[in-house]
Amino acid sequence: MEWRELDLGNCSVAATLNLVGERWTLLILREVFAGLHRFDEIADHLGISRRVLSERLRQLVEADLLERRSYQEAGQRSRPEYHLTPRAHDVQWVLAALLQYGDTHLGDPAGAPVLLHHSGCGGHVRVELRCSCGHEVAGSEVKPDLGPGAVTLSS
Amino acid sequence: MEWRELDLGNCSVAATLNLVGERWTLLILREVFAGLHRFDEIADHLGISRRVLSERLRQLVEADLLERRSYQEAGQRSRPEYHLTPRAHDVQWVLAALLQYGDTHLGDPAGAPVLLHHSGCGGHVRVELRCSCGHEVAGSEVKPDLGPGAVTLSS
DNA sequence: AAGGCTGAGTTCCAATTGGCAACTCTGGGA
DNA sequence: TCCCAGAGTTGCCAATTGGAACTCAGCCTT
Repeated sequence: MEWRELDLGNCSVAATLNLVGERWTLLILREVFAGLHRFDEIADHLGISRRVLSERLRQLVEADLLERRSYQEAGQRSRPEYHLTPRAHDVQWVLAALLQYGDTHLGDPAGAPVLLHHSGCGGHVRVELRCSCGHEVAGSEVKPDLGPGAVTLSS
Repeated sequence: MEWRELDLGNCSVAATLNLVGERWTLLILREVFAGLHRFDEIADHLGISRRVLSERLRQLVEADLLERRSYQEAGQRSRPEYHLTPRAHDVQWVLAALLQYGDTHLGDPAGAPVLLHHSGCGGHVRVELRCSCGHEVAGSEVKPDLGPGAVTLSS
């Protein structure tokens, strides 16, 4: 079977983009990763329209990437707050890849504005492509290929 | 300085998303990675509107992620074809992360529809987060932090 | 020389989506 | 009872998208 016959309806990249590929979604998740959990905090920091933020949060909760919890500040009524679900943690790979690409190719000469640290040892975290042969590989050495779950267009 | 004071105007994630964050851009790049190079091929396989494909290709060429080359089929006039530039190869990390997320969390029980192979040895390629301490780390063990290039909102 | 064919875009219209700012809604405090 | 703050919602208008039809250029046939 050839690539052009692959039915993209069951492609994992497309499926993931379906989840997090909307214009602001990944940036919202990154704000939550970084420790912002409240509507106004995120809206103000990101400069996103409240309408869109509201809709994206709803989608993310529905997709089970964020969950709503209640918090209550002294002398205030309880309000909702957004936290990552276990499923959301693996989106870190995508964010880290985007971060690393930007640092490498669009980099501010002043150095990286954001770093990723390992909460265990405090070290610096990088994304790597690693082959089952044990070597790290470059992007240009990787070729996509059809796997066992591939479905053709005609079937 | 706190995260909420970070000026996102110089954030690498946002910068990268500016380049490849539009609705179809990453899928187009993946088609080119997989070996489709021509307008109609990509349009047909992706099911994208020709208007949008035309605009995205123009943006990608302008961003120096794709380059136009000419090809000439026997008995036809020469036409343009799109190829990855060196800068584009590192987008593979992002695509691989999206692929791996989809396979892990949204997976078809029939198995992965697409696999990444190392063109050197034919092995299977995965994305990893690796700490400078040498260990592989999970997404939940990573914390974003301000780096040397961080710029505050007020400055 | 005239007409056909093919791949690569453009163009037009209707339907969505996005930004901005103002408005609402809720419950605790004064 | 009135005020306040945070979390959305709504109205209006501009920009973007999808779909299908249309244009354009050059090679080949007749």
